[in-house]
Amino acid sequence: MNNKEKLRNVGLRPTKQRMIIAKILLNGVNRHFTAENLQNEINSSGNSMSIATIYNCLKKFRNCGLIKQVESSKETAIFDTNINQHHHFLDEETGELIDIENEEINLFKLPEIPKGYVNSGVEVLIKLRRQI
Amino acid sequence: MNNKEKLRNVGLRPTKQRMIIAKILLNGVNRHFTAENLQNEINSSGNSMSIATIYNCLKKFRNCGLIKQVESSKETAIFDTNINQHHHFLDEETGELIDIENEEINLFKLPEIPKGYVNSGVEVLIKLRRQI
DNA sequence: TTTTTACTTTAAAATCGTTCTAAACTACTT
DNA sequence: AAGTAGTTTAGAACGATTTTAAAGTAAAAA
Repeated sequence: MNNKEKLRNVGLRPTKQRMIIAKILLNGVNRHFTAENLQNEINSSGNSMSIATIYNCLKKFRNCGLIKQVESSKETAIFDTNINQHHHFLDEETGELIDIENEEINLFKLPEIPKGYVNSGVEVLIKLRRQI
Repeated sequence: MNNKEKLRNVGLRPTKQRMIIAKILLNGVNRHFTAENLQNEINSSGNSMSIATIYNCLKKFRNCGLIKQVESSKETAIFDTNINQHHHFLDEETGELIDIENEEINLFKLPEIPKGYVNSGVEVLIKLRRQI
């Protein structure tokens, strides 16, 4: 499926700007990035785009499930092209994230989900400190 | 141990402002809060404090291990008085966090820690959606 | 096609949470 | 009591993100 179809499938108009971003993000390679990272890549691909458009687009992509936003207490929002359930190592010093595939963690026992709610995803974060 | 001793124990001077905040936070009751939440409580306790002092104090308290900061992609930093390893439910709609005690989750299998690092804490986040 | 409509992009301003600055203050040491 | 090192403060500054409102564009209707 090409990017135009991917966008149409989730109900987004394939505008010029969204296609440029889709080309960068939806190529099957998993990665973490910020809005600023993405703008730099757009620029170095010979294109340019308002930062407002980049934020609009990332929010739409996220809400449509094309990308994920990582739970992180960094000041800048971090996005992830890996939309499957998976987990992360976090280098507490640098903020760097490393993917952990879902199968590498086995959650043997889970607590009861509060009444009226359903589980919509489990994320495990393993924080790391450099060994001394 | 009283609050003055708690502060001294971690190498912090027990100033008037830190004692006010310690009285609110270090009373054994576990809770989540933001800097703004805390300022409101300080105000309604009849005291007042510069927002800069509140941020300074929260950062010091966190760095000294008196409180924790929650990994969350909310725009505002969320702190937690529960400093034991534990986990959270997250209501994705409202952002509300509910504690999950450490014993309620059993991580049966963990991935190998990357070379040169040590595990400095595991946080599990169970995201919740309201049942329809 | 052409026209219409709804959605999208944009630069610039605004907002929000947080940090910085530098002067006044205070806890602790001498 | 005096010195000094750490702390508090208001207000300015900052950085990430959102809003604004006007211009542009994709899709639908005619």
